[in-house]
Amino acid sequence: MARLPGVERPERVVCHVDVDCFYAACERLREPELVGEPVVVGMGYEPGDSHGAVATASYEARAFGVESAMAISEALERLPRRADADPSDPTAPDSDETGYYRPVEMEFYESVSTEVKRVLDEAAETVRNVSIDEAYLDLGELPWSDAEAFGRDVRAEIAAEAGVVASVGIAPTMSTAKLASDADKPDGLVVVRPGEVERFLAPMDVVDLHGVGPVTAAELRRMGFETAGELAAADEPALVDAFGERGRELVAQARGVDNREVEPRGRPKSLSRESAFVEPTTDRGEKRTKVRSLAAAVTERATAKDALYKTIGIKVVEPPFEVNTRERSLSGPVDDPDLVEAVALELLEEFDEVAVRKLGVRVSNLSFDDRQQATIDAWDGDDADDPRRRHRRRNGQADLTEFE
DNA sequence: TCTGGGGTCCTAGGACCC
DNA sequence: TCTGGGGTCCTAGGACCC
Repeated sequence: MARLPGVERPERVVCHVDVDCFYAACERLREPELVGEPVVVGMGYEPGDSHGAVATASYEARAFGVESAMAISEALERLPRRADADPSDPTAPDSDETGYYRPVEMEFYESVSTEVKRVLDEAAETVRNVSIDEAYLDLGELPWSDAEAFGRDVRAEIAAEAGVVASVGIAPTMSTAKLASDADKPDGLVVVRPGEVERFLAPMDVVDLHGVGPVTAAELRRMGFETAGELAAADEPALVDAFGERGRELVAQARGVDNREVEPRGRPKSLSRESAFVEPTTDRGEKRTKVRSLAAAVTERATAKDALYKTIGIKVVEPPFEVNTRERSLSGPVDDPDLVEAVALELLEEFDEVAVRKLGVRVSNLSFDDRQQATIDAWDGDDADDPRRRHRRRNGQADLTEFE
């Protein structure tokens, strides 16, 4: 990413840290009785009900066929709720074949994540947080002979400070480090030294590569690629032909080539909120009520983050799972909750007649009006005095007339 | 009885500008 | 008058990730 063309990147050591079954691990912190038991954490799930989807399943639950993203209703078929195991009822499931279901409690998980991130910030100068339970560390030019000890230490620190178990991968690049942390989950530590990258990657299934989902995997197999080794030996133009720029990245990943530097995450590019109806609805009032509350939630977050947005959009999911998006851009960035609501409702009108499973509201084209950004803008580029740029800057405050 | 909610990046066509 | 090329922005959709 941020890298000067033609400048060779010095040999680096990159570490990827990934907490195992993070949400389930957090639930076990609060409820130690859950240790060793099948645990399923559900999003959009309320205790006792059966809608929502699996956010995280512990390995014990996975043994029953429960998978991430699966409907809770289906998970319950494979792994009944422990509460439903009644020894006096002969038709009830055997308690050995039941598990614990818990709703997502994001605030608690955030607090655990903060402890993990504190350890990582101590361990390395540069940390890129990817998600609540995952990060890359730049270990600079740490000697490879020290890599394993580093991994052991960071895992021990995370366990001691946050009470959760993490898998760690250490390799010369971000993409290989990520695959290394995946390679021996859970509770894994895998170090891939520069000379071992090819041998490490070659036998991997293409579906295990980062960025390969079901669609891409099927297409790769159709083209005759089953392993990363085969992909590494592939003719790059053929893959670019089939997958565009992603094809190029896939071949690079399979070859262990990745010039990205570990950099802290920048500002978000969009903010959104979405919510599903318990039952798909055609009711116009119900839809509008939900859009209003989603719009309010989104703008509240935008304001909290000092974000201005130039584009306002909605997402409308029709059964069974057809996703529609509509968006409208303003003439300049604003922070205007009423406008978000008005635009979102107007975009929704197109879907007044249809059944809707889920609705979302999104703001994007974000800018951040902190002092730093203002300073950068003022000195940005050699054409700062170009009249067109001045014009755009003057009109930075959006022209709202068309909505009034 | 089919599935949360939060994101990122890419593609492709059209409008518009120089 | 149809003759090119380059660039940006907007919009919608799709794949993928956690």
